[in-house]
Amino acid sequence: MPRIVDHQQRRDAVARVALSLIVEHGLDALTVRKVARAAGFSTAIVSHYFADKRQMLLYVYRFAVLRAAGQVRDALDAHGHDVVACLEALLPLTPQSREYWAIWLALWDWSTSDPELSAEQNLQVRNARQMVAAVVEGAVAEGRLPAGTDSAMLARRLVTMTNGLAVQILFDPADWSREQIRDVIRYEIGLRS
Amino acid sequence: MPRIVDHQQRRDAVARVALSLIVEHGLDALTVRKVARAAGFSTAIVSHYFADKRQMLLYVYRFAVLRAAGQVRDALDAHGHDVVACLEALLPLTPQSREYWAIWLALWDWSTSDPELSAEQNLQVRNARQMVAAVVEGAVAEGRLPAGTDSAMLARRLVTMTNGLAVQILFDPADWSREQIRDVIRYEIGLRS
Amino acid sequence: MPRIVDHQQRRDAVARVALSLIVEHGLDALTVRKVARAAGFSTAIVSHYFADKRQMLLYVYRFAVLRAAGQVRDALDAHGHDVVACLEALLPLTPQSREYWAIWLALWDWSTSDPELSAEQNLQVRNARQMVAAVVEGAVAEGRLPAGTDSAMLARRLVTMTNGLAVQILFDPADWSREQIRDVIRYEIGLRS
Amino acid sequence: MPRIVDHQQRRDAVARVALSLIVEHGLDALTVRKVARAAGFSTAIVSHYFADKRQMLLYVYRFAVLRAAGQVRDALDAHGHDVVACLEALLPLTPQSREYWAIWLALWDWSTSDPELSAEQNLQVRNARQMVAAVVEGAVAEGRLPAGTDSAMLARRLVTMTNGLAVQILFDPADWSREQIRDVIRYEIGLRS
DNA sequence: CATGAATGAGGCTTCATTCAT
DNA sequence: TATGAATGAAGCCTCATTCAT
Repeated sequence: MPRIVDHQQRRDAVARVALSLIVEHGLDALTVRKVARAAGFSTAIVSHYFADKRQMLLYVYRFAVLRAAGQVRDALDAHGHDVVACLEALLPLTPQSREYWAIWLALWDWSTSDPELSAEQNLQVRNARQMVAAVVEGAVAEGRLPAGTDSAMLARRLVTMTNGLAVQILFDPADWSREQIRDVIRYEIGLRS
Repeated sequence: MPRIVDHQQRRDAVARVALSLIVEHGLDALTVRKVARAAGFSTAIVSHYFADKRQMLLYVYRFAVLRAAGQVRDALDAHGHDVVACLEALLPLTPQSREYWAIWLALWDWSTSDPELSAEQNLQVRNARQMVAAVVEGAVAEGRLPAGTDSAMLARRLVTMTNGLAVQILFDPADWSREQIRDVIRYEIGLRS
Repeated sequence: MPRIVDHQQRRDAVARVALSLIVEHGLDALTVRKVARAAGFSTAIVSHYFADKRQMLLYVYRFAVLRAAGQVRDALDAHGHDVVACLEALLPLTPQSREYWAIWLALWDWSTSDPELSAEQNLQVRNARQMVAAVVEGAVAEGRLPAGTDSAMLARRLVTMTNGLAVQILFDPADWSREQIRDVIRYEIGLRS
Repeated sequence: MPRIVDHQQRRDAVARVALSLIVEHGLDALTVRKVARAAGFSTAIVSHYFADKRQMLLYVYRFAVLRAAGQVRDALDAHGHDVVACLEALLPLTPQSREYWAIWLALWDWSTSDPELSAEQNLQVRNARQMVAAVVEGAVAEGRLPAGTDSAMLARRLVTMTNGLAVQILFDPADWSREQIRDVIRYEIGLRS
């Protein structure tokens, strides 16, 4: 048997390194060399596992998206259909979540001239909306939210607000106490006037 | 006597060109050469008016901020303290507003490793909050909003929501009808359940 | 009468400024802009008084040569045909003399590909030799040096040694006490074993 | 397995090319591109082997210094402690020696604003002095020079004179016959009045 | 599979110079 | 006479990528 290297494992290692570099220095400052060096690989190996720098970033992005979804699932497992907990799991309050938002944000600029990426990001927004809508519906079913709640509309509002919150928290965390964050989310849900 | 040129005027011309290029191809694709060429200048003249590419972008950014503030003022002049109109003036619904958000968004990545820019962006968020709070207070005074409204908290929520809205509208305008946008804002203000 | 500006005076002002910049930062770092700024002129005025950067430097060089010759003359006036004093006046022991050697040295590199400059520098060496030979002859006439001294050969040796001394003193002054300098010169003259 | 290249060998190749260009056109006219082109490399490969243009020149300089020292060693091997032969090996009488002096001279200007380089050049002067002193002592031991010779002082004078000679010979070789050169050196040693 | 070598393109910046006023 | 504006060339350097081993 030839030596088999688990491609996905390698790619994930690259993704992890790339994400931490992006959080620290920004996507603009990210070079293939820096990723390779920080990962302990040679420059060319990155080119081996990724056809392109663009493909690499796409992978990194999808990797981050998957991790974010995983965090939400974890929150659901832990707290049931608790909308606030679910959104807090998404917000950049932990290093991992920060990585997610950092690349998400940085790639908007790329998507300006990259229809495929743009489409993917838009799709992702809609996915998030559906996921939140499902949580909302679960919460209604569990009696946490009033019956008759328009889950689609609420989800739309919540995702939008989450987006706005995330950007601000990411770059000016001192400006947002945990309580203020919760207040804003709770208000949006209608749990508080 | 040498030909006298209004530096600010020239810089504004550069800023306008740079903004349109950023909207079209993204900040990452913006080079001094492209700006110069599109503006009809030689590469070196941009260096004549800006010490640096960074300084140029700072100027472009501030230029966009000023224009955005101007748009809000115009809305206030036209509609009085109408919070919805005021925020709509800010959202990327016109080419000019789109430019504002495009650079605003793209610079977040730069601010990752540029404390001065980061501070300026954060300051700008707080300015926006104050401006919106003032509008809210005016609306209260005019009886458009109920007395006793917590203007600071409402402004915070509105700015956050506007941020989230802007990002989504900018990249997926088909997803947001004018009416949906207004609904979200109105809900946030409390004018609608 | 139109306003007459003394060209030579202006050029000398430029030369003085250029020399001090060369001493401080080297010829390689000398730009027309820096000279103009330091002299309080506009960039274009330097181009007005000098056809070329090369012409400017040629002027600066000749200016420095004239000043060096002047210093030697002063030494002669003060001490008579005192060979040691005469050479000391030439060595980079005062700010002005340092300027002379700084440009002299720096221009050797230019003369590599500039036959005219090269010829001028070589001519200058021979002039120096003649000047020193004349001093030697005067010293012989005054009985300061033994009759029968081969003034041409001695001058050649002295100028050569002065060259070597100057370079070392200029860049490593701590390595050369005044007494050591005099010893070397005196030995060369034969006044000391 | 990648193709393995001896870095030092490559760097030496670059150094050789750079030296010949400096001799021909001067350091001021030396660009990375010209070096690369003349060496048959691409521009970027020079950047691959040298972090910097400055680092490149430092290497070239040290390379030249090593070669000069080698030439002196060769002279010692061939003629024993013959001071005249030893210094002649140093003077710019062969193409290789000319290269040494050309960069040596040109870098003085750089050292004006580069303390590290300045220190290195000064150190090199002192090294040369020690080397010459050792030769002198050897000559005394072999009876070629009178006992009681002050080797340190003689070495100082010889190195200084060599410096002065080199500059003149380099730029005006027609002015210096081999015999004249030897006369000057011999006089300095005291072998001739 | 993995590597260091090598490349060509392009980045920003600076310079000496000329032009129009 | 004197100026700021403007230019084109060229500088060094870095990058993503491909090649030969």
